[in-house]
Amino acid sequence: MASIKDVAAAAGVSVATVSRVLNAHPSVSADARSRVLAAVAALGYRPNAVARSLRTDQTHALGLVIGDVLNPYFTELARSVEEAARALGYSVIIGNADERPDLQDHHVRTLLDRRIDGLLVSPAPGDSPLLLDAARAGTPVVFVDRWIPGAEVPVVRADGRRAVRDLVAHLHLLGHRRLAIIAGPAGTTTGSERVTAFRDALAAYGLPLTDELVGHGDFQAASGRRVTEGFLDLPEPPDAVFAADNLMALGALDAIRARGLRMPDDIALAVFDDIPWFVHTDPPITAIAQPTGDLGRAAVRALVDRIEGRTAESVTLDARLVVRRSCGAPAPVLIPPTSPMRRSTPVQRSTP
Amino acid sequence: MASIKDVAAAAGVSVATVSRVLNAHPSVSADARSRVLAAVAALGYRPNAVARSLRTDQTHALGLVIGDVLNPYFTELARSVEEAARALGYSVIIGNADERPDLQDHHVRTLLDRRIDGLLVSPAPGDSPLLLDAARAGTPVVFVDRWIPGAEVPVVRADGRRAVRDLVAHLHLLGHRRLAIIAGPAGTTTGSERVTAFRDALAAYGLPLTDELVGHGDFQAASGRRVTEGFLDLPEPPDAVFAADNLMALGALDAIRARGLRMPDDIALAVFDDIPWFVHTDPPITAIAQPTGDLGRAAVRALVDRIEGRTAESVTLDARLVVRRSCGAPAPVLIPPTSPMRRSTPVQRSTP
DNA sequence: CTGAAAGCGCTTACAG
DNA sequence: CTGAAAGCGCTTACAG
Repeated sequence: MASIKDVAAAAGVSVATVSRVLNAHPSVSADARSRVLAAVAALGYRPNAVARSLRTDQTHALGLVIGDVLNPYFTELARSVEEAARALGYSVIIGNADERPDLQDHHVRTLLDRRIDGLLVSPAPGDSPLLLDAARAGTPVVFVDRWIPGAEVPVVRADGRRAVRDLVAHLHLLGHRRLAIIAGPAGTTTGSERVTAFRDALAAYGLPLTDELVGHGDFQAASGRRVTEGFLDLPEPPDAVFAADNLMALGALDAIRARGLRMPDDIALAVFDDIPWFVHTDPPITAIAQPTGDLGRAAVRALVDRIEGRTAESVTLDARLVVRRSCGAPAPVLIPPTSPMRRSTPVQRSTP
Repeated sequence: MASIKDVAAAAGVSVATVSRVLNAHPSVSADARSRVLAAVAALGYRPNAVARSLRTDQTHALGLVIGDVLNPYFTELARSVEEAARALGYSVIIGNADERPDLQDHHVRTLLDRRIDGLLVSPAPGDSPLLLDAARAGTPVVFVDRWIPGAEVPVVRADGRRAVRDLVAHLHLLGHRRLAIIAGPAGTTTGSERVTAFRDALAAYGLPLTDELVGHGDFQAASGRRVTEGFLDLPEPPDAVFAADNLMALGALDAIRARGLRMPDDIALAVFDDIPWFVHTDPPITAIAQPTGDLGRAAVRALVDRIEGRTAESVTLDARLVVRRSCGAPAPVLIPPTSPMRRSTPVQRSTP
């Protein structure tokens, strides 16, 4: 592969001059510039980004560590992140933690070794000293979706509490009284927050959320199935199940189908995270939709702000309930989104 | 961040010795080794992969350019690719072409600039001189799923012809005679091959595939909807529609649902690429399943063979029909997988 | 406007 | 076994 030396030789100038035209430095004569450009074209020269990064100490790459690539929520997030990053001149390297802290650390380490300019993370369950150390040591880090309390790191996320209240109101109106939740790992914020939101919303109706009605999953499909089977084996199974993410809902559907039960007559189901297929399931599934694209864009903006030396702010967007038929609504109805709530707090007080 | 110099100073040795213990070079005294290790631990030193890459001319990174991250088929592929690559000591950088040749080229260029050790590509429609030039110039390249004829590049893919024949037999048995296909872009092999396979299979039953029954999509959802609406507007709409990928099937479902039609009574639907949600749609959808994980693993094996100087072979695996109820089967039936066919051809004659 | 030179953080023959 | 030195491909003060 041609190097800058080859270009310099072909153009009859020094490598410094080649570098200058490549980097649009003003002080280059028109003549030199055109000879360099001609040589570049003739040789099909492309600057070696590795060498450039070593010299400039920037890679123009962002790391994105997500919980699970098989989760459509995260792929939609990844897509918007890449798009926003590209618009700002950065590329993104995705690491799939597969919901495993060890795999997450593997990716964080690899990304750090490769000297990415900044890190976007949706932390897997468990604590990650590695990640926190990196942030403390000065690597620009931003949390998306999930976050680790106490870290001096901006957080970009959706607050689902209002939507969960709307969901519980919907379930209550339809006569469901015995409500269960398939929770995510307690070691993640989304794992615990969604349970808390659900419990609080139930309390407003005087409904308790007993331990037997809180199943502990890991955000992946198999756990949703296992937990749902446990619910169905209860002496008194729940009327309605709320899955804290779409993959656990997939597992729940498997379990419900395997028992020959029918939704919503035998059991109702609602899900955190809306995906395109929920319109076409049997029955269509009531879900809480996050503004995923907006989250990705806001997260990139915050991270690039940090990278480029500006202050970054935490961002909290609103989620909303999308009513379909899986809980017993008579017909597909869309609760219109309320005026989008949007709170921003400076990073110093970034614990939302 | 601590550099190798800092470690050397802390350990009281030269940077050469530090480098040797880091790279497990045999000729280092036990004493030096332990002092270096202690210094590494004390400083939390991590070698700079950028500098190492510049020096060794290898990044231990693989590029993977896929058609669309929002397509569950590609994310499953990406997952198995990353897993297999990790087991061999490589990390993978995913580029999402979003089915656009220009975006594909952007990612190929970026990956090449970053000097990835090899490239796994499922080419977007249209020809990519950039990609072909890179392969010709010696960058290890392997095609997965889709490929470009005439290139001296190994191809790892599934052959769906037998499964398509099984599908047509299934449709014919159920009485469907007017069959349509939502094709992918003609500029991709999977776009054209699936139409050919379908046409050939129909011909065996004396059924023609007229132009009005071949809709041209782009493998994304919106096109599936548009094409399906066209089919439904025909004076004589088809009895059954075969979508060449799962996202176009999603669009087809949208169109069918919007007209208030019912599957399979009003119209049958079958899809290339099986995904977990197809068990739970209304009705469950008959699909052709690829051995996606195997494809990803075989592709990595082939690419790493090339990178490490061994010869790589093209691999063709078999796809299989999974019958559900969307075409009118009375009950869920699984056609047992036949003995897995597996053909391998040396790369020299890699045009499968 | 231009070039020689230093240096980014590593690895690796070479000499001892 | 160990270290001094060269060099990977760039960028960027510095001097002219």
